[in-house]
Amino acid sequence: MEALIRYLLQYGNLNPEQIELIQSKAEPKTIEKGTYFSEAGKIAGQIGYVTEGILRVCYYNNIGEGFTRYFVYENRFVADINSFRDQLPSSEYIEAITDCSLMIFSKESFTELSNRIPVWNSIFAKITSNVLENKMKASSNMLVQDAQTRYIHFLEHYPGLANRVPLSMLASYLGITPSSLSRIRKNIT
Amino acid sequence: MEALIRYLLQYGNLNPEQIELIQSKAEPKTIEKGTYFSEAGKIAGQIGYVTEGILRVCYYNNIGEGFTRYFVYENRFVADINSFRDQLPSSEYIEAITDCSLMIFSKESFTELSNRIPVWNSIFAKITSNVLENKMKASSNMLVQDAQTRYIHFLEHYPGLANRVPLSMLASYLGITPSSLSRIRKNIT
DNA sequence: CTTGCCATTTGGCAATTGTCAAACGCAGGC
DNA sequence: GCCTGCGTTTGACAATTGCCAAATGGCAAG
Repeated sequence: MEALIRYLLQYGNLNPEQIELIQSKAEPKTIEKGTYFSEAGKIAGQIGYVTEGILRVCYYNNIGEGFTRYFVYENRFVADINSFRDQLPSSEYIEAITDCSLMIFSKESFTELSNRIPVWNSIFAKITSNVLENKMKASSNMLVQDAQTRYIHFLEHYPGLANRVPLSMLASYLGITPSSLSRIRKNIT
Repeated sequence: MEALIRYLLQYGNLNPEQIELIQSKAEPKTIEKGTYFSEAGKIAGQIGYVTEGILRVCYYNNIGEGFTRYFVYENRFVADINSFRDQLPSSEYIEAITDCSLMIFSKESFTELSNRIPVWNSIFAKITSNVLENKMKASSNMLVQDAQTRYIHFLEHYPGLANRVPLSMLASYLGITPSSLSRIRKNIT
């Protein structure tokens, strides 16, 4: 909970009453490995702050193959933000890769916080654009690098994460096949 | 100018006085082919709405090669949004690929509109997250497609644009070399 | 018209990555 | 302990893409 508040304070100032209000609206939630926090076609009713575990934002093609857009892990927010904000159907899935513990804000709580805390929307606007821009740059950078460079960069940028996610999901994040990832890993060690 | 207002109205309601206020703050600006709308390291002082022409958001590696993250063309906003919002140094360049005509809002005008139009920030928060999410998905999708598929998708998704930008810049957007793009083009026709 | 420059195309070859099938290895259920 | 299933690794081969150098083509300046 302290981590959540510290995260928010990076993006705007909050006084003690506001912090208390936020804490009163945050609800703990756990989700099991393999289940979805949010599903394509459904309306996102909550936004989560990950306190333990890893999720992935992903989609499936017409023959059921899953592709990982990115991973979300401890001390980050996770949500289909456009679905949550405008209550439109989600475009993708958010899947728990491990058992996860979250602090969530329901849409109603979030709206109340918007109304009662002037900087609330500004904080989330900043978080949203920062995160999305970083994800966009990450994908865009990978596009012009070879697979081994992408993997090494992942290891350096997300220390330890490669050991916590299935390699098949990491491969689809990197845009390569599991076979290629396996060969690259052998090559490096 | 009507196009700019129509674009904004997609993201929130504005009454006639608000529309007039917005119009009074929008300034026309032209920039020449080859010059920068915004430069890495400098603070973005304006956000632009493109009425004519094409720009690219790009960066340069340590040996001076330029890479295109994405193109911005008519009836879209262009800015280094994190730099503009928080007045921090820009991370990348925004370069005019053709002579361009824009309607711009200075930081001061934008702030005044924020203060006088309640939905202004909400409109731009939606635009920002929609655009960034789409760009992120586009890069992420390309990562798992072969080069020819990426090129064909570009042709279909941005009709006519391939004929208006240098092929070398399109190649770097697609994450391939100009030679490869040339071969793919020959292959298709 | 000629020249020179720069973007694009082309060719040959090398490196990377994909595809497919088989083998391997580990964890959970019986 | 043994089976079974799934994720990962490995091998052989094919396809894609990169790299480098040369040729081509268009455009602008002289």
